[in-house]
Amino acid sequence: MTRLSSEWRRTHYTKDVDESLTDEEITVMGWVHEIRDLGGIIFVLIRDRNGMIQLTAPSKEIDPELLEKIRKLRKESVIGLKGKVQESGKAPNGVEIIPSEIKIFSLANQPLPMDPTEKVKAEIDTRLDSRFIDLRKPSISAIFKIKSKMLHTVRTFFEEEDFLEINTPKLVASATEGGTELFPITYFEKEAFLGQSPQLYKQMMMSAGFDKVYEIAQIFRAEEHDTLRHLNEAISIDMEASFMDDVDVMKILNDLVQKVIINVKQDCKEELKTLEMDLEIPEGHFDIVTYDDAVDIVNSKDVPMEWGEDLSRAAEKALGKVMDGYYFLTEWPTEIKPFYVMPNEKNPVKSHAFDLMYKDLEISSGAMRVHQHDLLREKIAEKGLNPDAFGGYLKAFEYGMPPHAGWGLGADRFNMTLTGLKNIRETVLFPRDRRRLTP
RNA sequence: GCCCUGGUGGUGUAGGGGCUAUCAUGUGGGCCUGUCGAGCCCGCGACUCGGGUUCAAAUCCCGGCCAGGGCGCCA
Repeated sequence: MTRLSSEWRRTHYTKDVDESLTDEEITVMGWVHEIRDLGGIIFVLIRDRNGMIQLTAPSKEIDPELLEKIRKLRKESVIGLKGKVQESGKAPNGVEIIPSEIKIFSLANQPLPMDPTEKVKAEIDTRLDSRFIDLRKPSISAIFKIKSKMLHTVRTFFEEEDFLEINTPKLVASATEGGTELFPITYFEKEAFLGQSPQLYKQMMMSAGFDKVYEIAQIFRAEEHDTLRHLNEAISIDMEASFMDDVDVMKILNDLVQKVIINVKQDCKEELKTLEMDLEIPEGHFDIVTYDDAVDIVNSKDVPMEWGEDLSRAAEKALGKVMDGYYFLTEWPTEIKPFYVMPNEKNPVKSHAFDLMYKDLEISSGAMRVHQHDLLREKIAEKGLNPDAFGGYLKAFEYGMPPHAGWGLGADRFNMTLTGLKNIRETVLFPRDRRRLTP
């Protein structure tokens, strides 16, 4: 009874139904958004992924069996509707459908776990528990349409720049890399971990001679952070390129961010409007602030900060007030950056590492890397890590490694800057945070 | 992990030692032939859990669980 037989195929999305189709018999598929039964006439709003159309049923003029079916409908049920398009100044889009046949694919239970029409707001926790309904709201699906456009632009951009898309393992053996906490898992009779970053693998691809690579993939971090900008599972856009330095890859990052903003602004007008987001296309090169300058700026805003410290949240906020939009933070102290970051030749206390910031939010970090085996081994030891645990990685530096540089861009954080959202959970379909593992 | 705040019908809320626990939305039924946040009538539906104080606890106290926010952590 509820099988999709060959006669039941969509002919139009609701947004494509207009006056030009007047008197034509069409088929739409969607969710029952609203039902207004006035007795002598019934209106049903049918919603699909791009819009809505009104079904209008004057009770005396349509088949009683069909009328009974319409009266049985409940909100958010999924139906197919066949009918004739009619022009009407009184209908929401100027057109409505007079039904000839209805197929009820699934009746929705009542009451609904939350209100998809947004008449009554729901809290984020309630929304995430019923994410499948939450995502039916245009203001929420807009976030993911923008995200899709962003990721598509990234792939097109790298393709045009002659990069190879790669896939590195997310099941990794070593917990000795230091830094962030990892999620341990059982790997047959061994212990393994979920990958925190493709860093070491994308560097090994430089030794392999792939020259320019990128990867868009999940990263996992077992930190017990509890903020609006951290997740335990996130999407990272990573790139690495040989015979380039930090300045070269900053240029690539700059161009990519601009390209994404241009495309989103051009192709996601409706979505940006729904989100009340006025995207500005940054002109030319992003501002560059050296770490030294940043320390001065932060201190001048009465947030105490010593040279050599990482930015506290207060320092980020102070900096974000002075620097609007996107900007690079460069010349970081070598001490607070990872072992693979190249120190400055003349002053090794400083490094060739940079961050890309958007106001007070770090969205990317990158660097020119150490490509000399002996120096790399030394720097691993300096960080208190055991170089022997990096055997597979270090080996790639022993038999011909070009100089190289790269960065990682947090896709979800980048999406926050495109959509104006304050909570990173909003930009992920099914976020994984400290407490949430379902749905 | 620390600090602050909170947890009341499906959803969002008001109340803050003793009344039939407020309102909106929803939901079930009824009326209505142009609704579009439809309207009107009738009904339905809730105090996070455990312990304590008290004649009396949704309300005060303690603890748990959960949530929101801030910070820390985040090679």
